[in-house]
Amino acid sequence: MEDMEALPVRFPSRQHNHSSCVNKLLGDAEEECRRQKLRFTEHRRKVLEIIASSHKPLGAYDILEQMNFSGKRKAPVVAYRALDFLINLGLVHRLNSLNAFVACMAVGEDHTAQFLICRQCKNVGELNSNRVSERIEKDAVEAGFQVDQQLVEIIGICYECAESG
Amino acid sequence: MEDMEALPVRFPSRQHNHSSCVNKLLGDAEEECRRQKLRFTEHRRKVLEIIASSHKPLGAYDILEQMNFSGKRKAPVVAYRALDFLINLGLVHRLNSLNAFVACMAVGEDHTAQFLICRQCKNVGELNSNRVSERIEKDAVEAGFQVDQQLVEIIGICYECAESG
DNA sequence: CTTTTAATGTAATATCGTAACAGTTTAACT
DNA sequence: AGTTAAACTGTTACGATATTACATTAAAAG
Repeated sequence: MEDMEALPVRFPSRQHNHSSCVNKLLGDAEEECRRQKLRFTEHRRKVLEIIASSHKPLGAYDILEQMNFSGKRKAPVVAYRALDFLINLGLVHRLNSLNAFVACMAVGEDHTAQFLICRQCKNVGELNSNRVSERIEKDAVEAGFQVDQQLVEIIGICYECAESG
Repeated sequence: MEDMEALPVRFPSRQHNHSSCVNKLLGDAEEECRRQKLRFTEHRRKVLEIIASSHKPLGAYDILEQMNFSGKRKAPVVAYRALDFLINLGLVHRLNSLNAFVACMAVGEDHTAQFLICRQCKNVGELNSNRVSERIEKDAVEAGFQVDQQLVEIIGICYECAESG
């Protein structure tokens, strides 16, 4: 039997205004850190802000470059440490096929995620399909495999790019 | 409606003998190259042989090290070129989450693949579930995304490792 | 047998990511 | 407050992965 509820998908439209989602994400982060008694330090805030301000995936060194407030270049490990923290909190996702990072678009919704990577505009959308994750889980189990983590990256062309040729 | 046909999965068992699958793969490669009028050169043969001899994923530099017949160390680009060729032919798959490569276990079957990566024994199995790939395709299309390529990597514990604790 | 296409050799360099360890800040508890 | 333990930061160095560029050689096509 098919699950016919609406399929949650977040793909950023072109005229999308980032500042609101940046603020939402920072707020979510603060709240989550309070709840879990974790520290939301300057580095972590800054990295999240940088990532959230772009729906295109950013490499660790891109992020690092934007951390040069006070003119001083930080060491790579600074970015990686903050990224690890944010990933563990579920605020940031890593795209393995690109060695790059994007902000989560469905924080706190207890979601599974599959990533839609447009190879033309380079934007990344997040498909939150439980049907996909359940299908993977079932078939893996049927094959005798116990699933801890799923990485699903879908490469293609987004709606807006398909429209405009 | 569910598709109830048997789910094809290849997970190498511990006492699995590699030499037969190496030979099969080399034969498939030769045939495929003849068909497509491509050259199956020494480097390409050697790289395929090295990868096929291991069901654990190998990094490009691991492969490179095993290419030191004649005692001379090749440049990295030599391995990467052969890998690109083999991947395009569908004889080798790249695992993005590991920056590593495995031989295809279902050559010529016009299959879709999802990878089962055991984080204990490090073996990699190939799940060829059309149900998974179709589910991804459908949901992506429903979300307005045109799919070119699917990357699915499933991390967990394989049957044999679960058995033996 | 010459033209053109594909593959190789080689060196240099770009990109991505981590280890190790000393120093500092923060939180928690007397 | 003062002390201790845990978490975070700064810094250096290095390891791992991957690509560019260009000269040379080998193979296929005409």
